[in-house]
Amino acid sequence: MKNTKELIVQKALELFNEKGIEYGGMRELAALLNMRVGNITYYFATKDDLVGELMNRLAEANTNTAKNYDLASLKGLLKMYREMFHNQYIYKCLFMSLVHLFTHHKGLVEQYKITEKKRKQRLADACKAMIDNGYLKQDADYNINGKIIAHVSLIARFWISESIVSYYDKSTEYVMCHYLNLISDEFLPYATSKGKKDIEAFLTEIT
Amino acid sequence: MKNTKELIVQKALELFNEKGIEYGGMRELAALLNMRVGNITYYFATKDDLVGELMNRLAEANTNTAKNYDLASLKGLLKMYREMFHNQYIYKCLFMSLVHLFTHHKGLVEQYKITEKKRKQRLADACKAMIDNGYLKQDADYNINGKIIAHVSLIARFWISESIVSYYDKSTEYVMCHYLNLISDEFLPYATSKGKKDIEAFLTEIT
DNA sequence: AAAAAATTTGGACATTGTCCAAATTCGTAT
DNA sequence: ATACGAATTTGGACAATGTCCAAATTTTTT
Repeated sequence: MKNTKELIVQKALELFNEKGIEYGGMRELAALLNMRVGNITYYFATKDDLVGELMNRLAEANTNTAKNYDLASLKGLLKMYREMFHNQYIYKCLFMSLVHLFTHHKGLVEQYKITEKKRKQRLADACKAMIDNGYLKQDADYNINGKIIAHVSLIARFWISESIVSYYDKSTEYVMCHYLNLISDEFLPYATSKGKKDIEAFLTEIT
Repeated sequence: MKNTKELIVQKALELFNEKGIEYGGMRELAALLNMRVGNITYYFATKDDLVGELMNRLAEANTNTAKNYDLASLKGLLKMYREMFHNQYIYKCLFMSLVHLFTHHKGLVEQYKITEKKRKQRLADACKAMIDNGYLKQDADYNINGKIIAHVSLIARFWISESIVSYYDKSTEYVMCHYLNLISDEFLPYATSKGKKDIEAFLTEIT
């Protein structure tokens, strides 16, 4: 049984994570695999298709992750983010080139829009559930959901980019912990005492 | 008097902002300027040098902007961010490729580290001054400065990236307003009533 | 064992950023 | 005004990129 396709995907992920998608060449990838370039294009007609495969796998990993946590509690939600951060790091090359992928990967824009909508909806639902369950304060003055979603989405999508720019000399563990702290911060001002306990418990758990 | 160099920089900025630095070619740029590629390389030996010129100009614009506002008040600080956002938008191509520039533009890493340090220091000083002046609460429990700096830095550097990914159909004004709101949010939990008034005044001013 | 299908090869193509010797234009001193 | 030297512009070459394809090879099916 041939598993050339799988070998290509794995080596591509290694190469792209190390050098960036745009700077890891098809010929270099082929050389690492002891094959000719045309052989890769047999499985993936274009480099974009190869990248698309990586995006699909990340999306699948994140979908699974979302299922495994209790999103009606702050601790559960934060734990989910921790696992999603790990997923994202495995496919970090995608986040190193997020803007490029969006502006030049026509097909994926539609796909990602759906994913993004789902994710925001999931977070919105979680916020509501956490208010009902007494983790977050009810507050008529502010659109809590909207604010939290906006802040958390930005962190979740660009923490890898910023870590490359600003924390390139720090360990992966340190960096993840830093940004999980930032996400926790976003909930803190709106957390009840019960919610604050959840956050503290989570933060001590990850350090 | 020849100003070929200036013409090149201006057209390059136009082209790169529209198509992205990596997708705006030297030949395309030359064609727009009715000149030959080699003529561009006479003034900028490499494409990186041309990009470096753009980075220098942005840095200079931001340095000037920082000088023109009273950073000891919340309103002054937020107004400074508004102007910096405009500066960044003028050079938006740089933010579309921030990660790439960092990983492949050796010389600029050192330069940006200095700029980043300055900016964080400026924000730290501003926070201290705003505490002294009664805009921000004194709070022994939290490292206010550190938190605010971390959150605001992330927004300030990646709002353009996210806007391309998520708000590509919205107007520039709308997007800027949105992210200035997010920055304001970061100060809100730590603001005194005096500080809150400043924030509200700023937010009504920009809408 | 033969035929068909799947896979792999090797090289072509247009495009990219970079580079350089020759041609041209420009400013200045005579 | 003219001639010289410096600054600028040209046109083409180079290696590297992603893409593409007909032919050769291997694997599977009949």
